[in-house]
Amino acid sequence: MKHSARVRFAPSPTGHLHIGNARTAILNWLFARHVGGTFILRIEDTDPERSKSEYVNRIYEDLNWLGIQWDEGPDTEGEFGPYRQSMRFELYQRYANKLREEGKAYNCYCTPEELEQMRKDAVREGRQVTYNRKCLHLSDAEEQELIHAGRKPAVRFKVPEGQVEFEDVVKGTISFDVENIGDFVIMRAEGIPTYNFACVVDDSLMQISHVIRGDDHVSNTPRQILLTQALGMDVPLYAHIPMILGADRMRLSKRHGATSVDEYRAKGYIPEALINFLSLLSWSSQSGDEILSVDRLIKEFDFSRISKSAAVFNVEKLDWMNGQYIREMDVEKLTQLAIPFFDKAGYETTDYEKTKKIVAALQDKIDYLEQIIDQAKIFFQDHITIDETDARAVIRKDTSQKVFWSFLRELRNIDRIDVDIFRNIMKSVQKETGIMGRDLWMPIRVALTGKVHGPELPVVIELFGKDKCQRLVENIVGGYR
RNA sequence: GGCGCGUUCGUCUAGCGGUUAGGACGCCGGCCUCUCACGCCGGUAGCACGGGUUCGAGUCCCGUACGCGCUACCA
Repeated sequence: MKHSARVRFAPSPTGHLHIGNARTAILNWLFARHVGGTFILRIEDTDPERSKSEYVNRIYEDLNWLGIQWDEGPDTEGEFGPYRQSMRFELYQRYANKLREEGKAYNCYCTPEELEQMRKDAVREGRQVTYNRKCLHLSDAEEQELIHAGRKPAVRFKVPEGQVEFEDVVKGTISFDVENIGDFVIMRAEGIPTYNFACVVDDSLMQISHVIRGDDHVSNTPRQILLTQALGMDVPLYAHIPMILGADRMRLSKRHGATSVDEYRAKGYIPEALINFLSLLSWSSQSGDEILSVDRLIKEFDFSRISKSAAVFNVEKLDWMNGQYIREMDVEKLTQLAIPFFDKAGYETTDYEKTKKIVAALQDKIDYLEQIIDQAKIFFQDHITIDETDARAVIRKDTSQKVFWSFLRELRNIDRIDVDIFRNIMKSVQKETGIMGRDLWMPIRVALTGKVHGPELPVVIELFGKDKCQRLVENIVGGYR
């Protein structure tokens, strides 16, 4: 019986953190924090074909950006390390030998080609496609012969007979008939452990209490339980969480658009919003609330409220939720987040107060930061072009010219302009011309921004300043084009 | 093919034998308003199918269909 929960997130370093993996990490982390347990980061880099060392840093970056801290991991102290499987090969070798010595595993000299042939034959004859145990009863002499012939053995686990049943924390009782599981390889011929083996050795040695992972692993679970038992170790609790799917209900992949945490960061999503959104995929708060702080997520985390079925990743809802976070955010903080996007677009940000006002004006018009580039464009152009049909129509109206002349006359009476002064001016213009409402405001908006939509006009005017306003309206007076 | 898991509005979900099947996103309409957006109000739409069990089934059981996963010397 373990006294405190120990959970692990065990990604393969194959690139940036995938959305699905991120959710697994989040749920592990939330659970660990909920029970005051330990959250461990373990890098599963046994496959040299797929894993790249530099990708480990990307995983760190993505996790850090999300605000997920691990208690034990490759870069921390910890009595259960090392936390990278590529540094634990001797361990796997040792345990594989142990199983072999105990008769629970055996050398297999079959080549991939032979295995493939056996599989084909089995399918053709309608038999089970499990390994036929050809190498189980090799005599010493036969084994020597194969070794002399240059064959390197893989190690296969001798699967015992019977049933494997376990109580999945989210899915309930799951049972398998072991006869459907063939003897599987635990050590590849090159001395590298396979996933199921390395995973079991590590989970056992690291004293993992709860294995929380995607439900694409349920079919691996009986293998892992059998191995754990063969090793004489304690079997952990398993919690298989539902997969995240694309709009076509297929496993989320590149074809579905942005699928890595990194891409959402680049577009200017808020980490807390992403965590909130991902948490709500297959989980819900009893309160029915949807906007939930990390503190609440930790407090309310509960396996019994995780649903059993897969969830489709719906970007529209993420956008809405992210927009909620942006709207609630302190302008100061939002400005800090927006500046890199302004810089990227080549917008001047040296006047911090001005930048802040622009951000404030746009705060409720964007769902994620990248959208502010388009929205802020009007504040950083000296000349305007009017190419929207609606905007041109506004300028062509007779009343618009009257508004412009009157507006310009009013401007002569002042030397600076702000929100209040502008409002007064508009009142005067209205009084003088008799024009009001849309016909009164739209011409000014189009003259200043070239567009028929945008932030509140008084705010735009103040940010532009008197001179720019005057210049732009003068440019258009007499008819644009 | 075998094995496993799953199936409530288009999507995310609530529901844990008795509900007009609730909420959220989206969409549509309205209000606010110089515009868009925000916000607010309202509307749209769902228990995969067939058998049981029960006085009563979205809820329990069994089938079927469909989907996904595993079936690798990938993880």
